Amino acid sequence: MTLMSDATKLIAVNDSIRILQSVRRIAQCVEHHSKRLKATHNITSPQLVALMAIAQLGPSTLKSIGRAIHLSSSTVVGIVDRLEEKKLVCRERDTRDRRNVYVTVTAAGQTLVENAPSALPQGFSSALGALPEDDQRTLVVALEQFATLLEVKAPASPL
Amino acid sequence: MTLMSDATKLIAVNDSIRILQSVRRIAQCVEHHSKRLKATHNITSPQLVALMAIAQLGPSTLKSIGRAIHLSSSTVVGIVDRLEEKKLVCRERDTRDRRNVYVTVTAAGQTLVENAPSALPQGFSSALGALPEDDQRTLVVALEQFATLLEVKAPASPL
DNA sequence: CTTAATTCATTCGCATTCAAATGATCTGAA
DNA sequence: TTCAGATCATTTGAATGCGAATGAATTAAG
Repeated sequence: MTLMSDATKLIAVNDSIRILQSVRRIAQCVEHHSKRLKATHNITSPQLVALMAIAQLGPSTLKSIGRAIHLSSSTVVGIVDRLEEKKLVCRERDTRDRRNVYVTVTAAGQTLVENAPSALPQGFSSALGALPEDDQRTLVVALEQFATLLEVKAPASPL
Repeated sequence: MTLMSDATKLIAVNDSIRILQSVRRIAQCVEHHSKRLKATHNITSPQLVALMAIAQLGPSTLKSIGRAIHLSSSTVVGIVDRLEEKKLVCRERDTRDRRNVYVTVTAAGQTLVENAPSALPQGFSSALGALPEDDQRTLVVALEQFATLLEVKAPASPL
């Protein structure tokens, strides 16, 4: 049950806009780092995140990869396409249930994962570390809670 | 000066990944809301945010719009193109300095701004309001500080 | 057994986003 | 005055990201 006065609502809206802006700015830094990764290591951030998820999960369907890294199936298809072009993963169709496609990490992919450059922009960790200790924990936890609440209240993806 | 033990670094990296995930999830909800806006009001979130910024700022160059909403110039061009197609804004070249293009809000655009649907996903404000009061403030402020620190440490855009 | 509903991957169309390259214009220094 | 550098908008090319539509395969219901 949400009971808020008009004044409280306005504050909430203003704060929401500030969060949205911050998210935008963070995303911009992440994208910038992705471009640099592409130039230096021939792999983008989303691709690296997906590759690491597959390495972690073991052979996985596209659906489950998307679930793990919060991307829709159609997005994952494109990312896996590019990883496959680079011979970092390969697709294998399930013989039992031929609807499923298992994606596995190749030897080259495994090597890359082990010597992986960070998917995080340079300075991401240290920027976090520069915040007051109490704020760090609150930020991490509250942001996560906020994301979870938002997913409930704004039904985005029935994964 | 950042002095962190190895253990502290690991925690920072883990926390960083959680922040990145949360950002991703929030962005997904925002994108989903954008699709709904497109269907119901024939305008997307980025377009609406840009339109509101122009209405706020008054006649603005593409550069300054980008600066206001943290988007690169090349991105703003596309967004303004689509706003112009819809007759919500119009471009005017500066007669003094012909490099500049001023974007102004049309009457139709002004009407839309005044009866504007929210650029925020349904439940964004109430999700924020559902957090403990102390956490709300910390989240808003710390996230902003974090974004600022990140921009300094990961030089993305010399705007 | 056959049909309907479900589930998975994929394709398609669209919008966003960026950096780099391009072109037009302006400005300041020689 | 001229020309080199700066600044602005734009174009281009690539990747991300989504939903809707499609197609293949499985499952459940009749």
